[in-house]
Amino acid sequence: MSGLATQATQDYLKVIYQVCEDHSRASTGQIADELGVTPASVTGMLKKLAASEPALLSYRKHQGAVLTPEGERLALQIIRSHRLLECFLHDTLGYAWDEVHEEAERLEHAISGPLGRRIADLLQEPEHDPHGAPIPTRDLQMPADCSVPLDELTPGQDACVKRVSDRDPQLLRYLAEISLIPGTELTLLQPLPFSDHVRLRYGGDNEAIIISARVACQVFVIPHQRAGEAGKHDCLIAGEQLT
Amino acid sequence: MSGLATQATQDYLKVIYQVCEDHSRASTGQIADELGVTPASVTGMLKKLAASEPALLSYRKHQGAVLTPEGERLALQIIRSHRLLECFLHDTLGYAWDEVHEEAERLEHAISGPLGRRIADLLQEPEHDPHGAPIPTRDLQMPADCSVPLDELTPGQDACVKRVSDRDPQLLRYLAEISLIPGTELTLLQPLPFSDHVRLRYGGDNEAIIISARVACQVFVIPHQRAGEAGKHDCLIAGEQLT
DNA sequence: ATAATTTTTTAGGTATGGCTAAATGCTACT
DNA sequence: AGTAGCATTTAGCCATACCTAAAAAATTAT
Ligand SMILES: [Mn+2]
Ligand SMILES: [Mn+2]
Ligand SMILES: [Mn+2]
Ligand SMILES: [Mn+2]
Repeated sequence: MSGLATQATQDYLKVIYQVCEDHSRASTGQIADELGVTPASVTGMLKKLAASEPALLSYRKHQGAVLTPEGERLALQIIRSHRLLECFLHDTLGYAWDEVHEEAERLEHAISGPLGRRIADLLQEPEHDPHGAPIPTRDLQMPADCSVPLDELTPGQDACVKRVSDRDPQLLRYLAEISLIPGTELTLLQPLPFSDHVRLRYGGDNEAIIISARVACQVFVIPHQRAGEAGKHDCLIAGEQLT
Repeated sequence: MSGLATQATQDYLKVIYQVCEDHSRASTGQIADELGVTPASVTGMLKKLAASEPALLSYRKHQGAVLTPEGERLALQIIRSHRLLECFLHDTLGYAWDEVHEEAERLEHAISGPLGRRIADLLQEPEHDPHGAPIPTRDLQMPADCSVPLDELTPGQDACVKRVSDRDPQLLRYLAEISLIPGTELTLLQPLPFSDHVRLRYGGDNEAIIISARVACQVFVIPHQRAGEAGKHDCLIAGEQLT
């Protein structure tokens, strides 16, 4: 699992996979931002990964990269390892949810296939990491995720928090503090005039809370079906409708 | 714990520490053998580690290396991580004792200080790894080890297995099979004439078993005090006599 | 003491994965 | 269509850590 690709290769593939979940191709600049390297470095690396045998991605000048099936397989392996490790650190070792990502970012490259499998067995094949992100299955199928950013909800709509971004520990601590965590049922209230902030109602006390757009766009929710409305956010996965 | 030294540096320091447990200095060739690299590569690395600020070892041409206090501190950190990980893989994840070393060899470079501490807490500060090797304490003191290779025992002498070499998984499986494991009480019998093999008696059935010198020199035992004899293998640690 | 053998070092090279600075290509606006 | 601004690529460089082959030093044998 780790011997075949270097740590740099693994991190590139992972980031390209994740960028391509939102865009059709991963641009040089996006990859550079995510990895914290210069665009020039990315160009060099993309050329190498495209030229490797077998090719891990396809690259066209000025148009970024998309993974080949082989590249995607490796990306899913490393994403599975990363998210399993986050679960393990959180559930078994008692890490807080804002501490797991950084540790997993290094460990993901060091664990063997057998160790990954043992961890998955111990945790009984968890389906989501501590931030709610889906874990690719044992045979590397990525579960569909039909969540949308909280700030794309229409006012008055009900939704359930599916996952939150795991990048910023500070954000995670804030979200834990206000209990805006996966599983939370909420209602988006009317927008604040002359503001990009957003008002929500959720939780036991059912009080309204205001969060900034910077936070709202990092929280992903599954909108609830509204009576009589064919929601534009319906979850259609392999022909089966989830609610 | 990991960010300060590269993986290569950590492995060099660890190997040099371990070679220096037996010899006063670690020679270029010994280090090369242990790490599986060429002597030329070792020469280059020793120069760099000696020139680094702070110096991690002292190196004199044609005379190998010894660690500085700073190098020793890093070596003990990585050895502690390695052995804690071996315990963890064995005790918590159910790894067999012949599988832990290879996995720990990679993980030791990836875990953070806090993760090491959590593992140590979970296992309640174990004192030995699954092969019986002592684990440096939290404040990086290496417990004294006064064991000797089994083949250096004098015939007729009683001893207790302290630890076994963890290098060769095949050897470990063989030792587990014949139950020659840490904690085993044994008696060295008379040597086999015209042979480098060794005869022992131990275990429940109390039957004699013959093992080759290649195996015997990888099994380390603590000789028992013989009545009336001031054993040459007495354990004198910091002025305190252990039995 | 000299010669043969082994060990270690030097010299020169490779692959990886970064960097900066300069050149080039794309895109959107006038 | 021309051009300004931005993104991307090219060119040249650096550090790490490994290699082989040849030279030199140390050790061992004669
Ligand atoms: Mn993560
Ligand atoms: Mn990573
Ligand atoms: Mn080991
Ligand atoms: Mn190692």
